[in-house]
Amino acid sequence: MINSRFTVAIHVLCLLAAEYPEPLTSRFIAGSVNTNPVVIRRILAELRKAGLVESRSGSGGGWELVAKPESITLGGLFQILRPGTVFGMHNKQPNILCPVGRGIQGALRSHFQVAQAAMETELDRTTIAGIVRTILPQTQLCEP
Amino acid sequence: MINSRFTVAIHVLCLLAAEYPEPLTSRFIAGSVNTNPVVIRRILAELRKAGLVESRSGSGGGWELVAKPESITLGGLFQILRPGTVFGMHNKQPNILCPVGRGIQGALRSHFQVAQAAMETELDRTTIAGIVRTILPQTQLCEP
DNA sequence: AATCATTGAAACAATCTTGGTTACATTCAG
DNA sequence: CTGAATGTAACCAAGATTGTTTCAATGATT
Repeated sequence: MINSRFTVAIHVLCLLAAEYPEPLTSRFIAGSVNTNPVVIRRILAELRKAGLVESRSGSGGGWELVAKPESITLGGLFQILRPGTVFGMHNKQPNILCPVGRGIQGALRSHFQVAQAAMETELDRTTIAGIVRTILPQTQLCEP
Repeated sequence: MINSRFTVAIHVLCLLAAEYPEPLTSRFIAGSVNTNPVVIRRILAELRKAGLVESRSGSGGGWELVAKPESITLGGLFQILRPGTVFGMHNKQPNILCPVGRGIQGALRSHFQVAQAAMETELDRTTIAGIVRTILPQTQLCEP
């Protein structure tokens, strides 16, 4: 099972989108996610590096959406949080004296890449805005 | 990163397909994969449960392919080794007093399922026989 | 200026998964 | 009977992930 950071990141962005332009504190967000504020800040720091959110320190500070919810796709989010490949190769290099051991990784690499790309393309069909509309159908979203 | 068992299982099945109808020992296979024989037996036990291979105890024993290499797809293999979903939900249930916390998991579940299905469909386009042909182009495969 | 709420960041602990190893009973061919 | 193999359980090691604590820095408010 892939870690929960992807799901938590979607949750956080939905909150920020729903409350926009109100900045939210990591403490408030952690209350909705039901975890520790530091866990939220760690994930939000990655999203800030990717240009999706901004933060303000000090009293009255918090986190605010910068990207449009319509433009944030689950596929893009997945790539931000989980760079590299989803499939793991051998832990130790296979035996190169065996023809199969020698060729297996090269043979698999492209198949794995294509499969992961198919998953990400499918994820790209969903946006944060779409999820918020599903969860809060009556809400009128304000956008950055 | 997903664990390496998927890659190792493909490796093992390619060996069994390439050497068919010769039974291979877990010790021999472990030598090609470069790991411990018990690790190989653990994976092969799952594949046996799924009806892909059979084992014989005792001297001269080993593992033999039962399914046709053409019929074993990477997608099917993936499902055998990794039942359930690839995406992890929250570790602790989100706060149901929050509208987003209440609806997020239900909103995500179907998107996650569709994305995983897209990946498995893409993996289904590749078979063990195809990989063996890539690695050992000159080999004439015998089939169960 | 003082206070208080917040982020930023490091350090550490707890838990889980995975992979590797050992050990030993069981099976079976020769 | 012997030796080589599987079957299985138990355990350890390493790594990843998550949660927690702590404290410095920031900045709004009074």
